Amino acid sequence: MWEKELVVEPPYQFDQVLRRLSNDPLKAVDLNNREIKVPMRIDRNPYVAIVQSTGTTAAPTFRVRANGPEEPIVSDIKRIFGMEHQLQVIHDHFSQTNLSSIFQRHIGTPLMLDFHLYHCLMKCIIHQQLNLSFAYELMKRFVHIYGELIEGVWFDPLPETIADLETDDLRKLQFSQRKAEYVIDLSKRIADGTLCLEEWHHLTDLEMEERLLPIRGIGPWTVQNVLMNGLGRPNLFPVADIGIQNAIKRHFDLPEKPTKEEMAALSKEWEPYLSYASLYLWRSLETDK
DNA sequence: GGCCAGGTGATGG
DNA sequence: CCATCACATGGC
Repeated sequence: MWEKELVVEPPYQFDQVLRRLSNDPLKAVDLNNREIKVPMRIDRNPYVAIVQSTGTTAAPTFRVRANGPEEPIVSDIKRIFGMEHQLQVIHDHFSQTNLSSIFQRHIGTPLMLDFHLYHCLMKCIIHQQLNLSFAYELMKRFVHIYGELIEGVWFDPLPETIADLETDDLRKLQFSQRKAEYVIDLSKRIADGTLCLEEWHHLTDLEMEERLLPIRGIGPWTVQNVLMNGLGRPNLFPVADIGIQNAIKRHFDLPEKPTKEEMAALSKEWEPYLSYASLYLWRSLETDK
């Protein structure tokens, strides 16, 4: 097993990242040791990378350990945890906007990604229109039954495994009939190569919309979430998202949830970092009183 | 019990 | 093309 030190540009607050991840029963978080085990697949081989925080928000440093190929693992860790973005630039931008107080309160919160695109896609479908705790529970059942536990970390099911299921298999886990169909159908497309997830990294936001929206089960909200939480695109604003609407209502002290027009007006000065605005609005709902 | 949840597709004007 | 509705189930 090798070990490598990472130095990240401040501000970067990892403890908050871990605290949030610990809400997800599938994440192997150890708050005391300030570390997380990350499941990775490289050429279909599973590896576990351990990322441990050894610094502070103002001087963020990390120790990464793993037993797989070093270069791809380290660069994937940096990508997943948003370690190569200049958060200071983004904070400077928002300090001049109507979200300055939220950004001040959550300084150093990075745009963290799902570990795998397939996980991201399945999670989006499963989370649609469900409260968070039940959504986490469904995703947990899905991975516990069809995924694999390796060195204390849950690895996602393979698309081929899910492609071979019947809807009744997922109904047993309390998926709705439609969700079961969406999940199996999407997995079939991925397993047979109709959908190539690796390709997504090279497509523009617009091309992704054109490709994904026609697929049953994928609407605007899901595309935006995949772009944001799967691919880390910086300028997405899921206007249909009920959480964002509630966060805006509260932050701006509105009597009702905002209309699309109000949201467009309020968000003008957030460009070109709409994803960060969305992220910090979500955090404001989760943690602020 | 009723309303809402980090939506989406189908239906009817 | 827009407004409305069913979908499944848990949480409050």
